[in-house]
Parts: sequence; structure tokens; C-alpha cells
Amino acid sequence: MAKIAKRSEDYSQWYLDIVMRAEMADYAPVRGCMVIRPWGYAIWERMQRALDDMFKATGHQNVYFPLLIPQSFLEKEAEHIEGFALECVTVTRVGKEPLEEPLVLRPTSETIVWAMYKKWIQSWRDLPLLYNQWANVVRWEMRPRLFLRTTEFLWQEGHTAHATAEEAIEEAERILEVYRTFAQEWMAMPVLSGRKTDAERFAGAETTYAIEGLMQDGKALQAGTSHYLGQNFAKAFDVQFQNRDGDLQYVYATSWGVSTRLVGALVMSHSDDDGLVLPPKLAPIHVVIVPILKAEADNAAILAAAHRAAESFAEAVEVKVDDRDNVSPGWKFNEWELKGVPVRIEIGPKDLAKGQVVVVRRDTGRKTPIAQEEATARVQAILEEMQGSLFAKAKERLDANCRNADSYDQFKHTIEEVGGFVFAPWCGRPECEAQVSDETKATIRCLPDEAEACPACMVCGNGPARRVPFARAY
RNA sequence: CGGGGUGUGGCGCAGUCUGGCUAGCGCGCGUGCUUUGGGAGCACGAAGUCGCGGGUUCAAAUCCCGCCACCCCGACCA
Repeated sequence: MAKIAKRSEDYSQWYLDIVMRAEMADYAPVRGCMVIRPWGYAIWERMQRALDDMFKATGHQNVYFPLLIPQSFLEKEAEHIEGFALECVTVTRVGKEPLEEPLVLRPTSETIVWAMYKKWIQSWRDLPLLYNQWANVVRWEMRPRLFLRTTEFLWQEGHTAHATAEEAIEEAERILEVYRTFAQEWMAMPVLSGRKTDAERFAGAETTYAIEGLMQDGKALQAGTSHYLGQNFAKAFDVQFQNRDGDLQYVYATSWGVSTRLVGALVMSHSDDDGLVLPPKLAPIHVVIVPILKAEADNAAILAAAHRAAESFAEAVEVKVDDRDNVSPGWKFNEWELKGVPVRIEIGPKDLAKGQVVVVRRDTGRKTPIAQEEATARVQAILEEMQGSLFAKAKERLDANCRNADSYDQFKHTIEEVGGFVFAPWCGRPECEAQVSDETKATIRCLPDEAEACPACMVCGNGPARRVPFARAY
């Protein structure tokens, strides 16, 4: 079977090869759409579970809103419709009859959510409303890419309503922190986080916060966003409540989401030329046991030992015995490496004789013989160690790819020749931001809270300026 | 939307320029035997309206006209 493309030679093809060959997803018959296959979906399910627990732990409840949104709803918030108009897919007909009003396949649900919030919110006692939904959305993007940007994608979208701006901002920032924690502790993906510039802000938001990861090719990837919506949607949908003093006030809002794009981010964060590398906390299978069968050996005893080992692991981790007899051990090694299973255990006649198993780590490829009775404990320790070391390695790469530039020439050179995040002084004017983006295709990824003060903008030379991270992004 | 490319068994391709015999090759798939510590070998076998529609011709995967779809690179986006 053909090898996957080399990461260093054709990054884009390498990414596609891993997604396809690890059987995470496949192209569907409709442009830009994909089928998420069991291995990809199992990873998404693991992400969902972890995130859902975090949302519940911060007081949110799950709901479900419909897929179809009356077109007029989208049009109620001017900036919102302007932002989404070009990518909305609209249903206009039932059978052969045209619909009274066209229905949009939700590109995001703020409008229909707020149409309903109007019914449910009258008093300060009804607030806050902390809802989340797991759903699919449709955006007819110009350039699809498996997991990273598909026409239809899965995500969660939180929609919350609050009595005060302070409380809503606090919520948006709390969720940003949830995302940051999830990215780092579960995906082992270090991120930059902060506010977006006005140019990069979500259509209809006052403030957008985001986490930004750095892929192995030096491009940034927006991995999650949390928006403070102010009273924009409350005003568009006339959602008012009576406060403690009996005054009518518009409600303050947030919305926030992460999507199946995270699966793509995961692939791009840790994988290598042998395929996917999964952080143990998100791996659908932690340990695969490959029995090594031989014509001259007692295969029944080897298989029994493999299943016994699996039982001893079963309580602690997800384990699978690959006892297929139609493919060779070498084939299995390659396949499970391609799929990113963190630990492989080989049990053959030699091991049986020595009372040991051979343990192989996916990230380092190191093979270690371990006594049978110690295997469970040692493997658990290895999994924990691997989770940490994947993060450490990714963090090291991120840090190594955060560079400063002080002049615009130096900036251009670094963006062009080196990539990564380039921290450079910016005065805050949209004109300078746009010029950089036009000339270098690099954008300001976020405005970190602790951004260093600088005397002059690298573009216009005016002060005061702050040092902010630019990058080319997916 | 601009640029490039591709459509031929499940996958990857050759064949198209220069029309012609039974449309080939590799992988995969099925059966059997031998194998199995880094993508096994042999034997036999199944599987193709050549993207769609029209046209030219004795004859079209191949030439002509029209259409469609998907992929890749850019601008937009999670």
C-alpha cells in the first residue's frame, strides 16, 4: 500500500492522506461535504463528552433548535446578515410549490434563538439563560477542506442571556477559558487567546474572543470563538426584561462555539509521517494488542495471553485485541500507527516464554519489554506521560515559532520565509491592519491581554502601539 | 468568483494526441493452500453503461458540440 505524503514535502497532501487513510472521513457526493467515518466520529465523540461535561459544570443546559430559520430572521440584525448572506443555503420550495417565505439552513442560530428568548424572558428572575446546543450548521464556503472547513459541519453553540453587560462579558471570558483549557489539557494543543480585532469580529458581536493554535506548517488556526453580543440581538428581536427596579431593559447576550474543525486541528498538531498521533485523552482506543502468531508456535496460548492482557487493561483504558488472521503483524503495526493509537502491545512466543509483553509508544516509537504483571500500571503511566509530552512538544514548537519583528520589512521577511506567529507593533488602526493583510496575507490573530506597549506602529509609524501576534491562517 | 486539474472495475492509474481486434496494469476484493516479530507468497476467480447528453463515422474511452461533477491553488470563513 502506498505511503502517505511527507509532511515536509507536501503538508496539504499529508494532512489529506492522514484523514483519508486513517479512515476519519471521506468525501461525500456533494461539494464540500464529508462523511465522518467511525474513527473520526469516535474522536469527535470524545471531544464532545469532555466539552459537554465542562459546559454542564459551568451551569449550562442543552437544548435543540430547528435547522430551518425564516429568512426574515437573518435580516433583522444588519451586520449579522451582511456577514452571512453570501454563504447561506436557502430552501425555497416544497414539492413543486414555492414557499411563502424562504427558509435558511442555519449558518448559526442566534436569530432563531433570540426569537424564542423573546417568549421566555420577561423578568430579571428569568436570567441568566445558559443554553447550549449540539447541532449541524451549513455554510457554503468558497474553499472547503476536510474537517477544517466543510459545507456542513458539526459544532456546539452556546447562547446565553444576561441581565448586565458585566455578567455577559464574564460569561464570554469564562467560556474562552473553557476552550483554552480543553485545547491544552485534552487536545495537548497550546493556544494563544485574546480578543479579536474589529475586522476579525463575528458579524453581530461587540467583542469576539478566540483561541488560536499553530499548525505544524506554521499557519495559525482559529480553534474556538466566544462572543460578547452586547444588546445587539436583544434589540433586533426586542427582548426586554424588567429589572429589580421595575425598569424595562434589553438583555445582554453571548454566543460561543467549537466545531469538528477541532478534529482537523488535532491531526495537524501532533501527527507525523507515519500518520495520526492522538493524545491519549481523546484516543478512541488507548492500547491495541497484536498477537504474533507462528506456524510452529502454540497460537492458542498466545491468543489467550492477548485476551488475558486485554482484560487486565479493560478497567483502566480502552483496549482492543487485533486478532485478525488475514493480515500480518507488520500490516497491523502500520495500520494502528496510521490511526494514532497511543500504545501498541505485542505478544509473541518469545514474550510468552519470558513472561513479558512488548510495549510500543506511538509518539516516540520506542519499544520496551515489560513484565506481564507490571504492564497495566506501566501502560497507564506511559499514557499519562504521553499526554504531557505531546503538550510539551507542541508548546515548545509554539514558543519557537513566536517571533518578534519591529520593522515592517523584518515582519514581511519573517512571515514570508519563516511563518509562525510574528509579534509586531500595531497602532490599532484598521487601515494598518488591512494593509498588512493585503500585502502579506497575514492577519492579527488576537489581542493578548498582556500585549507589550511599543512606541510606534510598524506600518504607519504612529504611536502608541502594542505588540500583537500576526500570522497566516487557515 | 479567478487560475489549474481530473472524471475509465472499490482505490490509484495507462490507453485519448494518431478512431479499429476481447479496454489494460498495480493495489484491493473472494476462494484455497503455505505464511505471520515492520505493509507475505502462489494459484484460481469476481468485478468496467470509459461522468452525462447530443453529433460525426462502417466503427468512438479516443474526434466535434454542449452540460455536469469533484479535486487542488488563491480571495472569504469555525
